[in-house]
Amino acid sequence: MAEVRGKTGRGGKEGRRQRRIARRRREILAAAARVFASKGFAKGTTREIADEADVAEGTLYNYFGGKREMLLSMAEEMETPLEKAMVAVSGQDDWTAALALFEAAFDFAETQIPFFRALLSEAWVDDDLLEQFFTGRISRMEERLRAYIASRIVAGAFRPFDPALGARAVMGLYFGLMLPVIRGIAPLPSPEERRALAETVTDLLFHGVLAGPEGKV
Amino acid sequence: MAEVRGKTGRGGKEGRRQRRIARRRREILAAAARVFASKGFAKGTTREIADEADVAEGTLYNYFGGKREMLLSMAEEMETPLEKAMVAVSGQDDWTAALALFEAAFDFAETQIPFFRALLSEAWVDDDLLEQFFTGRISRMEERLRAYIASRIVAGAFRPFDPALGARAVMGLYFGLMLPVIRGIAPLPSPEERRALAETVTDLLFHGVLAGPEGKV
Amino acid sequence: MAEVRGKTGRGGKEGRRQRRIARRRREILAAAARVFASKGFAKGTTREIADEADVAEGTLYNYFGGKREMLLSMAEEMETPLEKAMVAVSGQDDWTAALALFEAAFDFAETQIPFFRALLSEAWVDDDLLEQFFTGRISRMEERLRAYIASRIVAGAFRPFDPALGARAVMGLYFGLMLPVIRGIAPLPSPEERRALAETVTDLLFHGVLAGPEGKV
Amino acid sequence: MAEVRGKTGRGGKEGRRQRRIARRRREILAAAARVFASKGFAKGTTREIADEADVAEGTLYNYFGGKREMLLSMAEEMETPLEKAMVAVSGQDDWTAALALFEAAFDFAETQIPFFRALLSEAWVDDDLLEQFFTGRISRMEERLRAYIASRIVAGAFRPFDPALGARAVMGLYFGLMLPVIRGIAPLPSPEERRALAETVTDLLFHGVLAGPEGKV
DNA sequence: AATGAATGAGATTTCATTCAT
DNA sequence: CATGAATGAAATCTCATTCAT
Repeated sequence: MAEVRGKTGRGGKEGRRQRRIARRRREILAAAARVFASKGFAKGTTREIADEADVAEGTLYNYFGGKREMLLSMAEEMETPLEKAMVAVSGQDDWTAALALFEAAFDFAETQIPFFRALLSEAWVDDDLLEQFFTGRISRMEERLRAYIASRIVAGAFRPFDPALGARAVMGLYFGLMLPVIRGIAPLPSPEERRALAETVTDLLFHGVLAGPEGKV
Repeated sequence: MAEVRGKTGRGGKEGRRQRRIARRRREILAAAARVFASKGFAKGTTREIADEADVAEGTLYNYFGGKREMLLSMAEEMETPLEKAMVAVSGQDDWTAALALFEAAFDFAETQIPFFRALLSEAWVDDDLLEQFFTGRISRMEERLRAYIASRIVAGAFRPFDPALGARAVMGLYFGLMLPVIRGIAPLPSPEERRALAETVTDLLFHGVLAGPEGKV
Repeated sequence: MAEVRGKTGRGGKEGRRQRRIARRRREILAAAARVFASKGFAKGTTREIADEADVAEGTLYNYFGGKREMLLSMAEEMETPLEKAMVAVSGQDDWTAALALFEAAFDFAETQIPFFRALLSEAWVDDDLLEQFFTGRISRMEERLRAYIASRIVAGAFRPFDPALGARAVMGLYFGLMLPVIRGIAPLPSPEERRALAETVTDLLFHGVLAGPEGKV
Repeated sequence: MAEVRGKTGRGGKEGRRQRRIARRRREILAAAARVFASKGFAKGTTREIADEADVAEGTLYNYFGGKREMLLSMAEEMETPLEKAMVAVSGQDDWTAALALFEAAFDFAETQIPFFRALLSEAWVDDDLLEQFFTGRISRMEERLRAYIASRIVAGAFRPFDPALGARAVMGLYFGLMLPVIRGIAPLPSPEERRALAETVTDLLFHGVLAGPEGKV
């Protein structure tokens, strides 16, 4: 049976236009991310962005109010699969969950590196951006982690320690491993390397570095 | 008997001049660090630096070749008491050494925050600076840490794991705790807080988070 | 019997089209006048005009060669009922004629304020426009006035004075009263106020400000 | 006896610097006035102003915050000898005072034409500027005139009529004569012409245009 | 004939650096 | 050495106009 397509149907003229606009917007944003990632926000020029996106400079302003709005749009539209991952692993045992999260973190980095790199460079200096990007995302993750740790301590699975500090420590571990990758000075690990990395880190996190009595036996 | 002052004697005219120049240089560098720390390198203007240092703009160029040279000078001249601390703790037992290092890290941060903040923002984007600042300092620390961990594993004190990864993990812990302070979104902990923080982190690092028979023994 | 509609007949397809085009042209011109009147020619954008006229920007160029041509069209097409009024009053006595002219001036202003305001702002700066608009209209009125005054002097009705100067003075009176209204800083006087205004000004113009011997009696 | 010149004395280094700065400021303002006068504010570019003042574009910004600030400075700093003239003539008889004012108006125009022309073009469109420039100067003059007329009516020297309207009419006469000169379409009258003009206008203003028994007496 | 996205020339403004004093 | 006015290259952004749909 033939589908009846209305004026605003997906295949309609208007729909095609909408999609074309959205696509162009994404292209420009990706171009801007690449430029900001390699030069920083301040040194990355609108001319470079236009060249990278293969449009005229003026065209940028048909899609964004200005250079800074591009950055803010990145912060808004950036996907954070990590948050989804945190939801996904709930219910699994600690070890499996931890492994999954470390791996998700790398997948995350892989797809979003230019956006992440662009935003980090400016958030380091721009309080508004930090607020929107970090306090709105990273700290939400940290809070979730804190709650999880607290519950595991109550359950007797984890030793008693300050859950906030623990959450911060785990985030530090994540970022300590990922930042060099995002910055571009460490290579992106292969899936096999990721698994090995995740296992080692999880093991250290769970059991500590010290050889215990059992290690000595 | 009148003291004979040679041209280059410490108390001589020339010596006074040298000291005055060195002092002025430091003042300007500190002013530049404060400006770059709060606005970032690109947005911090020479006019602001001159105002902050209470000299004329032209004067800056009598002491530095240009704006960028100020940043490079910061990277060169920044004190890294952390390295000294690492030397100082060698020979002590693991627990004491780890505690001392975590505390040294915060002392470090406290005195050098503007420099650190100024450099980090730009090193995120500027490869030369990253090379000079990070690869030349941070990675030296990481390497030292790696060697230490390797030796402790060989000695049977630490469980066997990849020492490089362990070093990276410890650095991640450090920075995870310090970055919010350097960025200015977390307050500088008091000496008492630092000790408590250091003890908790060291404890987690050594024994892991899991409550277990081995952890309790 | 069915009316045969020719292609160019008033009710024909072609005539309807012609009228539609003419109407659209007038709408755009009126929209442009409103925009130019409130922002000035240079600051009023084609986008604003298009929005005001509720058409797309591109459409403007189907009716006018460009932004400037809209302004010139205004100057061309602006109605000048004042000239008609001058013809109409010929043959009446001086007092009645003068009264009628002052009132006509305000009626004129009322209907054409946006056009007038738009043109004045740019004619102040644009010689071509001044030529077309002013020298082609205002000065024609002034010339007519001059001739009238000259004839009344010859007839002995007016005292002997330079008729050109008199015409200029009368025009100055007109504009001194109307400019604040056109500019939008004085309210448009009501019909009653207009009559009172016209009578006072005409009285002053005819008899002067001085109290004469009869005033003192 | 030698004059002792202090640090801030007129001939001192600092004084010379201050004067040099003030002079340069005036030069730039005059250049801007010429450019705005001939092209209008919006079409007159900073490049043209810089060329006209024979400085680099950047230099403009050492003296003014921006293009618009130049215009506002003109409005602020413009001399209005006309106001002084109004004060000067108080106490003289009506005829002499009126003559003097008309002549002062032309002297005023002569020295300040570019400033006047520049400001008028933009005040026609910019409410803030109109407020500062016109409502703050022109309307002050009009008010003074109104008060004067009112007092003369009370004294029986002038016939009874609305003084506000009379003031407006006189201002209209002034501007009707001066605007073409300011706009540049009428030549600046010679001193002799000014006197003749002033006498005729004053005569018309005082006695009206009508030939009549009272006018002839 | 209508549309509106794309264009790019051109405008304003900033700011590191120079150099005469 | 210190100063700070002058410089001009370069950056961001605007907008009249074009043209494919």
